[in-house]
Amino acid sequence: MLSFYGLKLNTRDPVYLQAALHVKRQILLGEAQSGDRLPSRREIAAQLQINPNTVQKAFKLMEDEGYVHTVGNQGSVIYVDEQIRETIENELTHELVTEFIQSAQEINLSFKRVVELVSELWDREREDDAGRKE
Amino acid sequence: MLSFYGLKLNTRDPVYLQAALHVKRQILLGEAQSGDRLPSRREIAAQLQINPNTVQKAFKLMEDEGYVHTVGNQGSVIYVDEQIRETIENELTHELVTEFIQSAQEINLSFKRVVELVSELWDREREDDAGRKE
DNA sequence: ATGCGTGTATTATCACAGTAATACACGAGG
DNA sequence: CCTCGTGTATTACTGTGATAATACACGCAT
Repeated sequence: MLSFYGLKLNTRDPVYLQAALHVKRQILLGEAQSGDRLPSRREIAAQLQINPNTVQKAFKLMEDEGYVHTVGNQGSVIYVDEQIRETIENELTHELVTEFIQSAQEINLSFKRVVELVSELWDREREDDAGRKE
Repeated sequence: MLSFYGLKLNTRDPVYLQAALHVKRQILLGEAQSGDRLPSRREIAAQLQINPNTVQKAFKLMEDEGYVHTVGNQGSVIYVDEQIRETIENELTHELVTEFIQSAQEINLSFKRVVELVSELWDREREDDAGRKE
């Protein structure tokens, strides 16, 4: 059963997008697979301390994007095929890197300088995240 | 006289923030210095094809953040000192890289993989940006 | 002095995100 | 059977970003 407890919400981005992104991440990490059940709308709302209607909006999006299926009132399940996996991977990696590169180039950072900065700051961001596989 | 003609607006972020960011970039690039004049609110609105009130909102922000000064109805000018420059540089580089790293680590990308991806995609993003200094 | 462009302020409208309070049909489990 | 949780839908309200149409005081140039 997929959980939303770990998810920290920011105030910049729409909450329902952040919730959907969380599910996409879990899929990409292999921690959510076809057939895995999701908590009910009301349960997720409680976990994230947000309104059930906002959760419903996230489900509407996830169903439209194809990786969540809902049958009657029996709850929702994950669905992933190769095409969906690729789409998600593309969004979460290629798009992420591309937008980062664009921002970096807009302030004239050189490739070398970017690698320096990423090197310097990489481990600082992992301090609360030790013990993962390299 | 600083211009806003080159600036392309996206639909994700608030327009007044994008306008302010544009000015910050010009400061960081050395293309806007203390004393440089900015176009009038109405002129910028025309350049960006947006509402003058939205521009005024950007000016309110830029004045609050300290790098734009406005005197009476004589227009606005850039103001940069060392402290402001550092703040802007920090926001546009350190924060950019840090948030990128966080996103990358959320999907378990390794440092090595990130450098690979940035290497692969770096030049593709410069195709319309040739001839800059390394 | 008289315009005119300036910065500034006010009011209104619209769309979207989010919250809130319900309502209802369905289906499993007591 | 019947309750309970489910997904779904509706209505209303709030705050914010953006647009729109004005209004006004100031200062410079004609």
